[in-house]
Amino acid sequence: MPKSPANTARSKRAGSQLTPDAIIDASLRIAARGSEDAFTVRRLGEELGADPTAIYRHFRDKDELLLSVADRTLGEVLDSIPEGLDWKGRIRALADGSLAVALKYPVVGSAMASRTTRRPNEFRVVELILGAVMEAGLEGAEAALHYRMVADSLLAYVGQQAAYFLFDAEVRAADESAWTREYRLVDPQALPNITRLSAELAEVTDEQIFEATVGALISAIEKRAETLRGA
Amino acid sequence: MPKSPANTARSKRAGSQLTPDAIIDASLRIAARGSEDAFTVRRLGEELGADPTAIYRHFRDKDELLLSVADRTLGEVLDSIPEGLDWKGRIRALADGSLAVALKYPVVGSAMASRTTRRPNEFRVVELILGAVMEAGLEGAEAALHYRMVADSLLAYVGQQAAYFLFDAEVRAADESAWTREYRLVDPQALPNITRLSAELAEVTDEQIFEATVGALISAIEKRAETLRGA
DNA sequence: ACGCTGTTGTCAACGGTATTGCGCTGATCG
DNA sequence: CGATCAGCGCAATACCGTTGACAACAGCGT
Repeated sequence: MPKSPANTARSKRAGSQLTPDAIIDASLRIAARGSEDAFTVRRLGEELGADPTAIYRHFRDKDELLLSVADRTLGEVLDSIPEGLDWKGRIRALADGSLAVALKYPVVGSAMASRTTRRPNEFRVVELILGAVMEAGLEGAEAALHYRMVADSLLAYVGQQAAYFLFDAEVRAADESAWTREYRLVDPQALPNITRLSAELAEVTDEQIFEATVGALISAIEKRAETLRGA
Repeated sequence: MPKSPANTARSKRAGSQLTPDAIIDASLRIAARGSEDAFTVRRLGEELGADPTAIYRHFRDKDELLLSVADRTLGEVLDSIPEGLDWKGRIRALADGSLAVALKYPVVGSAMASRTTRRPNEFRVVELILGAVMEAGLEGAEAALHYRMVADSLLAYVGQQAAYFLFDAEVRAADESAWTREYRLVDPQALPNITRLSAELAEVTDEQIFEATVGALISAIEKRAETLRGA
């Protein structure tokens, strides 16, 4: 029993050892390891070299920690957007940055896809998108609606991609081989379109899909602005 | 081991038998109760009047059960789509039906948003969307790409909505009041667009957003088909 | 320099989750 | 009629997030 509790733990006790920022940093290190290392409270304690439950001195629960981590990553995305872009460029930059950071920290991206952090950087994102749709020519309720369309669609798509990356490689491989194997072996009578396009279906890349999706959102804003301007 | 007679289909077990279908039914009953009743193995056993672990005699694990449940609900959506609709109508019907069923069984909708079931009804959905985009005028790789755009975007959006419905009412109320309260109290200097549109932001409805999103996807297909036809 | 007080880390424990191994039972079949 | 064996219950396992009691320290007023 190495239990002399009085003097063992005194080695490191210089002020506040564990700060919220240090905990967020450690969380991001674990999150960056993706599916190879589960993001658990116990694992986080290990990463910090501290007792797992120590984090509860700085965050009410794991959810609040996750919201803070998400806000940090959102800030990274926002800071990576260059100045001087037009509205389409800003939306594209936000989309690309969000996807990149969600794939870098999949557990964060997937957990936050249906949440509202109500933290500073989230407001900056709202402001950015609203500014873009207004620059495109929308106002009032139309601007609000199209902001929500962009924000919700983007968040959902990016979160889904992150969740997919969170599966271990084994499961992902099974999913992807489905396109190249099972879709070729389908009943040609009942499913003629799949049969005809099985080769093309296997060759579509995630980048193409994302580009098409973002493009669809931008076109919708543009088209709506034109319609309103004409009327 | 030799699974001998195929003909004795009727006489499996007479008494309180647990069949895969009965388990799926019970799962849907629990899932329909949304956030008021967690979808756990123990709760499922209770619903079935059986030991919780009995489920593992019919499904390898909870994930496989969930995939089967999801396929069942997908079938319901597909069967609800009327015949004789044009391609836009079919996509809209699929979108509306998917959202409805995902909100009816939120735990299923949210868990399956980033999965591929590779079960019969999923193939039917693929066939349906592919048929729609081809009727719109797309072919080959373009049809495949736009199928993926519609499928992925729809699945992600619907899954996100389902996950949001899965929070208990308390958390949801806090999220919604953020739009009407916190967004009004924001710094007008740093966030002028939010300040100006806070009232309109609070009034956007989920139905409007979904309609706008689906409309954007349909327009993108239409526009692409026009461009290719012109060229 | 003292003791009080509040903060922060440690430890053990609790209730929750999915899942597995073992043993019984009873319907079915040779 | 007796043997077989799938289906089910039970107990146990390995995690998970979280809490409460306690110990050690920092900073404070006196």
